[in-house]
Amino acid sequence: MRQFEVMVDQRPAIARGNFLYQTEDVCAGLYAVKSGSFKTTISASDGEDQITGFYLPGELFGFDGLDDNHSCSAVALEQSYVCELPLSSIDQLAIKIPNLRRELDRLMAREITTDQSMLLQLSRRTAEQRLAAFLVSLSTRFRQRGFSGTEFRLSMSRHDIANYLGLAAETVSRLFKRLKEHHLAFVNGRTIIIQDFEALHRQIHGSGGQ
Amino acid sequence: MRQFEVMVDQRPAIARGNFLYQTEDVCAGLYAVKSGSFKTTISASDGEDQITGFYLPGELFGFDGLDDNHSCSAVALEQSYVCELPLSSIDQLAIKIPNLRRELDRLMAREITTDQSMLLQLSRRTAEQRLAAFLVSLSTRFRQRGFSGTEFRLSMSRHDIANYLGLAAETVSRLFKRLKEHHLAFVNGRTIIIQDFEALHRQIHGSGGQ
DNA sequence: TGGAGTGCTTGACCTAGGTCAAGGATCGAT
DNA sequence: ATCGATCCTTGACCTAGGTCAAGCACTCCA
Repeated sequence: MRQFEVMVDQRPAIARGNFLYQTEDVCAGLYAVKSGSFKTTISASDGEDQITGFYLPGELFGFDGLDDNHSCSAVALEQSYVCELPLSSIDQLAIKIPNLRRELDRLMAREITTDQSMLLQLSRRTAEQRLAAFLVSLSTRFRQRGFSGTEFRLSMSRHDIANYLGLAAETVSRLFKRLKEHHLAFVNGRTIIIQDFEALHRQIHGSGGQ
Repeated sequence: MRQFEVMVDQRPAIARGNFLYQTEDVCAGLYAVKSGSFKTTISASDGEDQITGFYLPGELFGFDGLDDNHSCSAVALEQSYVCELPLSSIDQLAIKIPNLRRELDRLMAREITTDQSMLLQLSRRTAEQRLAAFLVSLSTRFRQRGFSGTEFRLSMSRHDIANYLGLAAETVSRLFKRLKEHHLAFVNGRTIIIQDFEALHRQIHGSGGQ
């Protein structure tokens, strides 16, 4: 990642709600979030889109485009900056950085693993467990990137969270309320304070009972 | 794919129910199904595993291992044969076959796309729509590989289908019954005859009403 | 500083599909 | 052919979470 950042093109700011790329766009390359955040969505042909992932500062995304055309759209959740790693230069870069290819494979494999763990979430977990897993994931990722893992801003709406987790927005609201009551996390608008990470973590698998 | 088959190692038969690889195994390479079929599963730490994919003759799988260790297990659904494309030889092969790297990226991107479309299935589709999508997918893949797309064997149990689609086995049974009643497909044990592919296809998105 | 629009919360109600239970059909081994 | 084990089907019942509706609270702009 460090190595990328030196060698790739910075792109102009993307305003909240704007697309970085859209479904069917020819893939230009991969993107690293410099600041801000994104969601990727697939369109459900009829109704509403399904969110397939959120990407935080420091994370690389856009792998869905490597089959020539993007199968997702990427939307900025707030004013955001990205670096572009152009598709055309990956092969050249790979010569200079021998492990780059291997590293990209790893990241793609990790994307697959993440998606598959979401499959498990969606089909075998209760609403409570899914939200716990979501918060633990966000917290962990923020911590890994050097931000606070216990207090951060949710850049996505309740509606987005619900969509991502396969729930109704109302359910997410009720669950946040319950987290407050049980002192696992304090949520106020878009700000969240994780009060008991361990308990949250236990809730992911636990029998759900408090 | 053709090119692979000449250059890769054939492996001994794998009996029904046996593992080709297991979670945490060091990844040896990718696998092409020569005959038979496989399911890949992730373990749900507590309860039952979640099936993340089925692989039919001619299909390449094992990408979950490219992050060093496999995040899934692969189980043969029947007596099966695979070819192994050893990890160590991918780079060498890529030199001889210039487009191999690009092709692998495509296949991985397609794996990601497939998983993400399953996410959409699981969270936004009714049981009926999911089963329709499943059958259309199987049919299409069999046809692409030169088999009949209208009459084939389901090598996986009702339980496996249900698990994959995030349903109960009982629900799958009831849905098959309904398909019979409406003459969309005739299912008898593990044999299925698609009677009205178009109607099935419409059902995937349709409002569900018959 | 106010008002429109959007996002969030809360309550009341309802249904898709899960769970439990009990037979029936298949299949593989002897 | 017979037995067990596994798989499949069908029915009766129940609950997690969706839907609908209404009110509240931001935030952004004038």
